[in-house]
Amino acid sequence: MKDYPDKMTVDEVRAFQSDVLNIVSQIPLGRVTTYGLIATLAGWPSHARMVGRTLRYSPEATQLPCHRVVNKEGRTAPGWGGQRLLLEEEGVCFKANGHVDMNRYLWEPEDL
DNA sequence: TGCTTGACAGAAG
DNA sequence: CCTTCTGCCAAGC
Repeated sequence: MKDYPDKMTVDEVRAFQSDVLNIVSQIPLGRVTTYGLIATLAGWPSHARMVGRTLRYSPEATQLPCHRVVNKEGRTAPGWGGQRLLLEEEGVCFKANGHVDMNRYLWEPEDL
């Protein structure tokens, strides 16, 4: 007995991506959230990678503050120079190890 | 139909 | 800061 469905239907994928975009659009300036957290809120805890794919390939994400989405350790997206600079401009400080200080800036989305 | 790719998570070196 | 490994799972080829 699985704790969660093993495969997404087309409709579920659509709903998931819709939730992802909706959540990202609500991230306050100067705060960050994580891929895994968004996936969990959308109802698919193990689909953190799909959150990243959605933000990368969905045209809608272009106008969203997707730079405020980092991974759980506070690392910025690989291959995306500029994300760190954008966050620093909003007042987000980075720790010596190059990670965002999640302890201070993590924003937890409100339930829908 | 099967193998490879990742804007992930987390641990390790 | 970097690289590499396992587990995860939709998307691409």
